[in-house]
Amino acid sequence: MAQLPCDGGNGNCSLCKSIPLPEESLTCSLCGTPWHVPCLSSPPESLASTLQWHCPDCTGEIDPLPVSGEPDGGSELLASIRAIEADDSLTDADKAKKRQELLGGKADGDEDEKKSSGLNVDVLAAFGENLECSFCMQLPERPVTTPCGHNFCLKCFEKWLARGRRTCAKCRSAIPAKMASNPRINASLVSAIRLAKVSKSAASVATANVYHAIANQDRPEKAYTTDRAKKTGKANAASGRIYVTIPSDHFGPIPAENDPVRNQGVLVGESWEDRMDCRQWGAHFPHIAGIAGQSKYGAQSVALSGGYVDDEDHGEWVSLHWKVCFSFSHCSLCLLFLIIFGGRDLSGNKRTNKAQSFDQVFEHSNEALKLSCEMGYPVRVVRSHKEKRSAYAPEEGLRYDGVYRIEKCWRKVGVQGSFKVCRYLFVRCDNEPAPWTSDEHGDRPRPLPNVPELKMATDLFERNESPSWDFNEGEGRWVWTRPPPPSQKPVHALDAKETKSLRKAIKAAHSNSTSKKLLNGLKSNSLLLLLSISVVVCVVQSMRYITSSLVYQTVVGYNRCCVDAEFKCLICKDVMTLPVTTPCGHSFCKGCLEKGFAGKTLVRERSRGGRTLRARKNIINCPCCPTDIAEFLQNPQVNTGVMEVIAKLQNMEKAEGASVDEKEEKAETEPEEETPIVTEEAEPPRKRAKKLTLTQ
DNA sequence: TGTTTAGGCTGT
DNA sequence: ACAGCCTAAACA
Repeated sequence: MAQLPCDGGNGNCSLCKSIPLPEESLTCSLCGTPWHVPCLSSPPESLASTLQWHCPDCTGEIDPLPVSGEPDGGSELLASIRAIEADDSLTDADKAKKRQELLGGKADGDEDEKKSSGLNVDVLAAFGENLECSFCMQLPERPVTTPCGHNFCLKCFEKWLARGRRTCAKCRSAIPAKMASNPRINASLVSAIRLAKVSKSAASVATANVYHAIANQDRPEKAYTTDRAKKTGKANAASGRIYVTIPSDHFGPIPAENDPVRNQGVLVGESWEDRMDCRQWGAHFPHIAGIAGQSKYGAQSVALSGGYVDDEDHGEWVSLHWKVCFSFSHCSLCLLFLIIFGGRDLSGNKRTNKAQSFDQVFEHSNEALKLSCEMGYPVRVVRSHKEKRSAYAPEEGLRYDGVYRIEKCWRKVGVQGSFKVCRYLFVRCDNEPAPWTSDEHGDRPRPLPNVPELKMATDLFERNESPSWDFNEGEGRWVWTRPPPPSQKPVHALDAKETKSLRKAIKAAHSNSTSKKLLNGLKSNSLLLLLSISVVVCVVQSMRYITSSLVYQTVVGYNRCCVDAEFKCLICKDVMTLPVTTPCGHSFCKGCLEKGFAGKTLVRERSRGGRTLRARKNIINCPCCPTDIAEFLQNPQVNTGVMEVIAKLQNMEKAEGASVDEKEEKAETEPEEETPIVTEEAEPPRKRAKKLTLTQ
């Protein structure tokens, strides 16, 4: 009989679908999952035993194979899959195809697929065998990793779950209820795979991983919460903790891998209470200025606050906005806008409403915008509720609307003034649909609008070369065609000494602080360090163009970036040994993770007045997020696929390095014999039914 | 080092 | 309505 707990979302029993009566609900003393007693195949016999009851997931009492009597034909499916697996006449690719067909997905011509995605062939070889999803045999799309250490596409995994399966398709280990109800993307695997996909353009990217040590430890979790701030006004606490791991001069969207708190990145449509809040999530860093940018480097983001509305000069901006939008029959309203900045003499009291008193020129922030225009950089756009006359302004607060490109910029005499202002044409080019569209997809390239006022314009600037951020027809999405500009922020990697002093400071800050929710429950020094500094890993792109004659370097650079940067333990910062992935999708060395929680037990015995109370479950938070990983820590399974990829890449790197020394100009390498993985799991997996054989 | 900055608050 | 205060980043 299948054994399923109550659903985490609505509390229904996953088997009989009823909502259990309180007296019929039993909570596992190990994992805390609720179960419906009448649906248990072996319910606890006595009242006393219910206090220490361990659910089937925790005791390993999983349904035997083959399964019979499942309502949705799961056993049939399983039998079919096993038949395919047992068929020796089929190649692995054929098997994958058939499996995928069974699961309802289309069978892709995977060879073509991989070629067209521009995947680096060598790296693919290292990746493919070890990381591929067992269902579709492709590199996992939105990879999820089970606690037993196996990788699948999120969609394949969800299809599998939808069939009522609660065991790993690879090893039959039980899938915890939490993961079944809310599988989390394995972010480190995502970025590794993403980097494997070399852009189809000639340019490629090599990255070096460095740490941006942002002094976050003494910052409040939310701005303006300190006493001092309350006393003197919000702005006193303008520097709430920065949650994302990007430098303030980061261009483009903020991806999930730079969002260690939520692991989702800054999504289009996300909104914040005010500029301080917005700043904490990195969408727009300056807490006052409307443009984030540096004149010699480019502009990263703009905040449209509609400050011009009250200004007679700038009121024209809004009307122009409408005029421009109405001049297109296909509604470009939501995609285009024009903005002007500055122009007034704001020296002295910034609140004076003086008319513009000088010609604006392309300098400072205006020059930064012009540079972003010329280079075709993506510019993040945040709209404020203060932009009152725009139909697209949010009701309240600020909203991230995605990235735009500045297609043109020019100067023009303001309608009612006699001085010139700088103007820009922004066109949306985001992979996510705008908050206001019902489109399921992001923007597509479109012809540029004819802007009537350009006839009156002087100093028109248009992009001459190809844009850095452009639509890739093959991938069907906007991508960097050239490496984004490397961060100019001072960067330093923490050495041991600095780490130590930082840790000390954090400890002090922590003991002084009363409202550090994120730190609750964390006792381990290393974890304290990790979380409280929110230290911030920033992938600074030190890029180089790679021409066809330097393909060889691509491979070397790529391997290094993968092994060093993408397979890094979040605790020791080294390449992972015995990599484990938590159910919340964060990866660590097995040793580091276990060391951090040494001595912590899953349950805590309690007694009061001589009698023993029911053991209470210890909450152990993931070092990177608030998820409770106590149960996972009982038996963390090494992700052997990742481990073998690391070993292979390291071997490749070694081989490449050696041959560089010998013959630098030689652009090919001998395939070196694979060295066997020397590391072995310290203890055999408790729940694993059979030993995995991942490589042939 | 000083100046500037279209934010957000408190106080008059 | 406006003056004042705080903050941090860019830049001369």
